[in-house]
Amino acid sequence: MIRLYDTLTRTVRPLPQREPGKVSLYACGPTVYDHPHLGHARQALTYDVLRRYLEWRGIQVHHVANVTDIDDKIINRANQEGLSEPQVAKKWETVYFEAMDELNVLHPHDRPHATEYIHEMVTFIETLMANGSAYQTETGVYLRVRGVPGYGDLVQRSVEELAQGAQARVAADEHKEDALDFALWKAAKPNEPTWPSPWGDGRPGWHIECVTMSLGILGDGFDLHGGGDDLIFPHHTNERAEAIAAGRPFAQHWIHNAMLNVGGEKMAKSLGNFRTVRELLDEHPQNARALRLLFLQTHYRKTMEVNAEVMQQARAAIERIDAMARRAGASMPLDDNLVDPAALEAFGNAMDNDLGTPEAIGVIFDTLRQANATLDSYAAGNAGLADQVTRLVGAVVTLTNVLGISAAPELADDADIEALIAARSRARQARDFVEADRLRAQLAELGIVVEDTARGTLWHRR
RNA sequence: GCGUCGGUGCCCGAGUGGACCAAGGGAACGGCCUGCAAAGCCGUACAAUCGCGGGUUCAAAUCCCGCCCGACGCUCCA
Repeated sequence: MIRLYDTLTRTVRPLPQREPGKVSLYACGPTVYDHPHLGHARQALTYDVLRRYLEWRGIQVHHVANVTDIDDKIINRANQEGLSEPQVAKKWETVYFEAMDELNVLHPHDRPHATEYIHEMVTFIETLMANGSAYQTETGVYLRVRGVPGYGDLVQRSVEELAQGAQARVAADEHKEDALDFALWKAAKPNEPTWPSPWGDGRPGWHIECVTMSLGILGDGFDLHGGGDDLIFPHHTNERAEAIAAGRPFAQHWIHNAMLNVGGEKMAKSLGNFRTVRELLDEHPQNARALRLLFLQTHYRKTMEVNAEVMQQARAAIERIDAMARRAGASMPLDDNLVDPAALEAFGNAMDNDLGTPEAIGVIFDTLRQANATLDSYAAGNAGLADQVTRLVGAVVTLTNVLGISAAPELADDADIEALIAARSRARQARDFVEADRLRAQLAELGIVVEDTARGTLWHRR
């Protein structure tokens, strides 16, 4: 049985399934106004792995990830760059998805944009106004937080505790009935994009978009709602409040991934200490897979660091997967139907337990070592091991596939390199090792590593 | 201040009451293999102990209490 930690109840619970065999997942996506940083990557990768695993288990996943394409950040950016808000949003959305593609993140089934749902948001707010949950002031429409039962449950705070925080921190808005109340609709300000509404021109508040879109696409009582744990309050708390106030059954289960730290501090736009996905990707061709592996080696609910050293370590581990694939590919036909069952079972048990990817990675590398050992023995002439090799290699291939870190296909053959390899092989045949070593050094300068195996010489890029 | 979560080997990082497993990855050292390498395999030291101090228990890294340190949240933030 698949179990996941639920933020609301603070317990590991069985995966909710409104409909057996299906899971609806809404993961809060990015506000598009700048390069995505590594924190966004961790968020996207967390839900990508969850989805891949569920699908591998035969569960049909409906994955929705929104794009916030209108908010203060976007407006500021547009003003800075002399562009329109839609231009800014479009530009950075493209950058975001290009980066996610390179990280091998599967596309969500739906990718709704806030500005496409204005009408639905207005309707939602009308419901809240009609049942007395919301009120209008000069500055907008607000939700009466104190009228929402269990408002602070997601953050484990009482309304009174939250009120103290709000009093101390939030600039007083004398128009609001209560400092805790938050905007559903923001009245138009000069030089801002606006939409018409029964309460005058304006634009939606942040939280209303996710409630409207998640309920609109996935329907009442959908299964999973996720995002970074910094969204627990206020974003998810307020989304939940809106749904409760509207009398709509909301997410059955809340899942949150932990933050990334830099030098012991949270990586954040506001702290300016972030690294962009782009920078990391450009640094090394294997970084996309290495980053994914690095994230998988740490549990998704644990804060972690990303730095050059651990990236290097992850690349070395990725290289082991590729090395095995090269070796196996050179000597073994693979058969999808022959996969070591013990490895699959151990992997499944690890993943079922709140997405235990660190343990699952352990299973993969254990299997990898067995595969290599068996491969050695097979190459030494023990032909009876053929099936066992196939099973073990097959398990590694299958499982790395599930997690999105499978061995990269070899790059197209390069004639020049092949010629050097061939020349070196001739030199070795002639036992001219000085020449052979000279050619190997030459290849090394081109970033090529050669490996002499029982089945001939293999090479790959460093 | 309040809330939440953490502090495990040289580094990263699992484990969260019990069987010689403190997993797995990286780095190191030795051996086998190799013309030499690379890759791989085998082995070794690495945490005789899991932030510190108490306690519960037949049994604790794992539970309880206190303390120290850190991260995150307390309305921009994945």
